[in-house]
Amino acid sequence: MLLRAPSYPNVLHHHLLSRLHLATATATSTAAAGPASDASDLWIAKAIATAFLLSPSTASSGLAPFLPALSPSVAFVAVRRLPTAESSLGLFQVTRLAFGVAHSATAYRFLVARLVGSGLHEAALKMFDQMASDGHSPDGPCLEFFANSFAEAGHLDAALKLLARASEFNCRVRGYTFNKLMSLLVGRNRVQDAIFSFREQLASQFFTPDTCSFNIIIKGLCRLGDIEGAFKFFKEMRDFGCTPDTVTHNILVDGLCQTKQVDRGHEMLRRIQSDGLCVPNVVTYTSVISGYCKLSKMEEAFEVFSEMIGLGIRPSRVTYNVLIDGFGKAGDMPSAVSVYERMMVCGCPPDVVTFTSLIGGYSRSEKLDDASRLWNEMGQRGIRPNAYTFAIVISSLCKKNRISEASHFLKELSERRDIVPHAFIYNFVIDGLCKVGNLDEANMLLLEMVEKRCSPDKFTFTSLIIGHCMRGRMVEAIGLFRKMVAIGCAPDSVTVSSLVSCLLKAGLPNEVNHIMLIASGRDLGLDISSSKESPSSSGQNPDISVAM
DNA sequence: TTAGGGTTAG
Repeated sequence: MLLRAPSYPNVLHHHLLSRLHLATATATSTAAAGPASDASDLWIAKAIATAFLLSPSTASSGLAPFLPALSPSVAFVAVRRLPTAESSLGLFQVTRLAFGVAHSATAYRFLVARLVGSGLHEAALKMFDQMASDGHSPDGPCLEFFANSFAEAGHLDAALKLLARASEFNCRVRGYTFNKLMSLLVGRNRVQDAIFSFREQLASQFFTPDTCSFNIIIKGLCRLGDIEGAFKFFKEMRDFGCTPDTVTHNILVDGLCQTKQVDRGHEMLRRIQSDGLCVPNVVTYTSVISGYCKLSKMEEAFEVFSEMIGLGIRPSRVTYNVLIDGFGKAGDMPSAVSVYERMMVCGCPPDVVTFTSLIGGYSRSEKLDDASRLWNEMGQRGIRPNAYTFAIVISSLCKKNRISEASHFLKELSERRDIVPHAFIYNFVIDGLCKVGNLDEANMLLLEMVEKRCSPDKFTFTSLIIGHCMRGRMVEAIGLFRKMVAIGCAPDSVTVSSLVSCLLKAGLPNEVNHIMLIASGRDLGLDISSSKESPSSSGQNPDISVAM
């Protein structure tokens, strides 16, 4: 059939086109007399946007008669009115290619930001290039705007590539923008990428680093444990006109203290003070105190604390918390409580970290009644336990075989919407349940983990496998092993050797061969294709061969 | 945009 009745959108489309034709004629005649009215422009833009939405494929031919009214500003209003990034891009390109509309830099900025915001970063990059070739070479703020748009959408590499093109467009990028990007990279543990880009930028004439740029890089290196690398940048920064400040020194002191070089960190603190390089503050002192606490050198930690107070530097909540945790881990709860009381007398109210450290300290000292008293006191003070608090309470109860109480806390935790449960917290309870032979409840928790999108790990499965073996439930143990491999959770030597020894004891040597085949990934009867593609699985395969 | 604190098992 060659002829068919027009569909509803087509009728509407024709109606719109005829209305548009009238409006265009009015706008064109108004334009001849003077500036086109905003109201008329807006009406045309609305009509173009609607017509494009109704029939994007015929837009170029359908809108052709109204070319005289299609100014860049009208086209931009129409593009902005469209509901999706894809439709905005479509109309933008139709008006540009079919109607020769020379879009403004503002229109390009809008479109690129919208494409980035919708995750269409490939298209956004193409538009960026098109913008430049259309004569809108970006200036510094424009380049920064695009880089920020990409960075905010999580596309850090695209943002970096854009900033690296500053020289191509002969524009300068402010340190602030570049620093923010480096900080995001460091926050994602991409320290080496941040350093590479920083070096690249330092070599260019279009970027001037500031003290903050160096601080971010120095912090990144300290996080990697590369303190000597951090000191190299520290020595280099003056050559670029950047003076180290208190933050720079604090990062280095903390870097030393975190890598167990506390004496060196303490020495640096003294040198900062004697040489007047900068004014050490509560953060500098707290880093050194924390370093000594981690080495269980509580006497030295308290000496530094006293020295700080002697100099008139007021301890912060972090300082008190560091000491309380240190004394708790050293098994000295009376001193921990004494610091806690001092903290309150000094008008520094405790927070969830204070209580978690105290509860942890009492739990390690096997004083679970005191731990429980503090849990209640925390609630009375209106402080909510967080994932750390739950972890310490649940693990302590499990260590004392108080599994049903631990399950109660786990239930309370899993009902909290603001806490993402981690596998290791479930693992304490699953392991405890397996040890007391409550396998059904342990299996239920495995299901609950999956429901909560908390991926079980090799510890979860190994506890369950051993638990089932110990109760003679060999078929289920093998099933758990297969399930583990199938979901891409690589077993390690503990998993494999535990299961194998249980199978041998149970007189099932044939099953041992089968398990070995699955573990080596050579079991052709098992569909583990998804796990083979998983990077975590393939990365851990050598671990399995070690086990065999 | 940069500095100090608490959880981890088979």
